[in-house]
Amino acid sequence: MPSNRPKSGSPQAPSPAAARDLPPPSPWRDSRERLRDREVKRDAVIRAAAHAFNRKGYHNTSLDDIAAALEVTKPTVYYYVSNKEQLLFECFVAGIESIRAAFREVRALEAPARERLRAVLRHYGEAVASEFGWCMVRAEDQDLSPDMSAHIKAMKSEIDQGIRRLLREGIQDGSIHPCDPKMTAFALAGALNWIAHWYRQSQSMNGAQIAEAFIAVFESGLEPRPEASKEDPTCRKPKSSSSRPGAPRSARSRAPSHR
Amino acid sequence: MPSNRPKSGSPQAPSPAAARDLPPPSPWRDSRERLRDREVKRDAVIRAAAHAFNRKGYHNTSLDDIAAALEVTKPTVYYYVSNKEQLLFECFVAGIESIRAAFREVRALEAPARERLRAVLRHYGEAVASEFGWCMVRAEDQDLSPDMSAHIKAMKSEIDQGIRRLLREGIQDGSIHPCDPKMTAFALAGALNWIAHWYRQSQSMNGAQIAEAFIAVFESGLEPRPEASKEDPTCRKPKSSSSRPGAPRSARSRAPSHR
DNA sequence: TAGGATGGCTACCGGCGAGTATGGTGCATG
DNA sequence: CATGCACCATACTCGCCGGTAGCCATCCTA
Repeated sequence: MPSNRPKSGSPQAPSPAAARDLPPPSPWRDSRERLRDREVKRDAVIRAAAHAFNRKGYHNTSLDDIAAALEVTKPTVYYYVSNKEQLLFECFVAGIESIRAAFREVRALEAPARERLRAVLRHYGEAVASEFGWCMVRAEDQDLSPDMSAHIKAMKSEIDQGIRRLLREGIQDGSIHPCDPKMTAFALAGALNWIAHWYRQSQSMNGAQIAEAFIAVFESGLEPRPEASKEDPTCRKPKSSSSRPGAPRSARSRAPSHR
Repeated sequence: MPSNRPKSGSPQAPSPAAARDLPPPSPWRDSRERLRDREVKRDAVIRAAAHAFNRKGYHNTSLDDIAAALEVTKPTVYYYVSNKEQLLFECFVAGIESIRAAFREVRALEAPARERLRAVLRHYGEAVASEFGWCMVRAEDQDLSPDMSAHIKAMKSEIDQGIRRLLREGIQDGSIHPCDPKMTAFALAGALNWIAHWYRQSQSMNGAQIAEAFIAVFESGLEPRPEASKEDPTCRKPKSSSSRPGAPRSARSRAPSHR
């Protein structure tokens, strides 16, 4: 992942929700006052790689492309990373690390499991919609060496098991409708992962908002609920995405601000 | 798609549910009584391509690989298809065509929309788990020429709009809980598409069964329902996948036979 | 100001893989 | 028998791209 060690200034840290479709700035851009921090440049390389993979895919992105986006040349890129495969791997880890952090963060909470699951899924959606979402979701095993592939598989499995655990806990504490945890976890993760396939920064919603909308779908279910007013006409073809009358109780802490 | 025109014998047509992980047979295998039907061989080429893409990905599959799987050489492959891109495209179309057929089939039904949606999603899941699932789901726009990419985008959009329409109809006729059709369609399609990422033929469930399990999750929702007995202990960690107590009414016509 | 260290560039190599030129083989027909 | 066609293999071309060798500039330090 790009320098998980604490960094002092992090001069080009992107605004957390805004750096997916516009190319990240390059520390090399200003030719005369080049930054000296190696980690900053290394991060920039990985970020540029993630951005390029996002747009053109891993195999259609050459290291010359990445270098050109940073306005340097290929050997410079190799000065910071050992090879292309490592670039993909680091992008993947950068993406998945935030999800793991969400699990750690949630573990301390005392809320019922569905509440905790919701928090995790919201972070999940944010991660998938982030600049590293593509790499996290679409990194193919076949493109990586066996050991890196094993690392990735292990992390993915950890996430999967974490979701299953929350589901089981929720079934146990009564906050989640009885279901098959394995299949449910697959469905949840699949829906969220797929965000990386269609989400573009230009959309009106950000990752967390999409995750919220998905969670609402998953929580209430398609089948009509008796307490829900069945003839609510406001939901017929909602043009503005902010009107989601299907979203039930549990007032979210954050209003769906339109960025 | 592989020869949508009616074919007489189709000698190597695979058993519909069983041809994903084991390589498809080759009409060239028997060297002395080679088949003469061009379409059959062309189908075999496309099927072999789908199988290879499945396992190694598009970019990691060379046309020599595909030819070798058929025990022929590369120019033979080029004798039946014009280029690699077309191979991917035809695999994609072969996969998505079955989904389109499901929509056509369902259009005639008189059932409430949730019932029709369920039928479509079951076919959807089957298609994604089929031998062409990978190509259908993971065909990247960047790997295709602009016009082919446009074709694919149009077909995908058609599917998406079809799901949204069914959702709207269901909200209207009261069979579906009010929700945002766009987001819900994304969530549904995403969960099902993702099957292609983890499903391997060796699994105990087939595509339709997985789709059924997902539909159950989507229909009942995570939130506990009042009518469901909340302390049902049979669901706590169901080891056998056939025990899905969350699956509600609507007796399926087919029992979940374990293949 | 010498000299190392750091960081970057030009110029290359080597291999892989898409696509092709060309020719041979078997079969069907006249 | 010969002529043509369908089909397939051998043996290439050629461009792209991952990765590297080696050189030059700048800066920090003594």
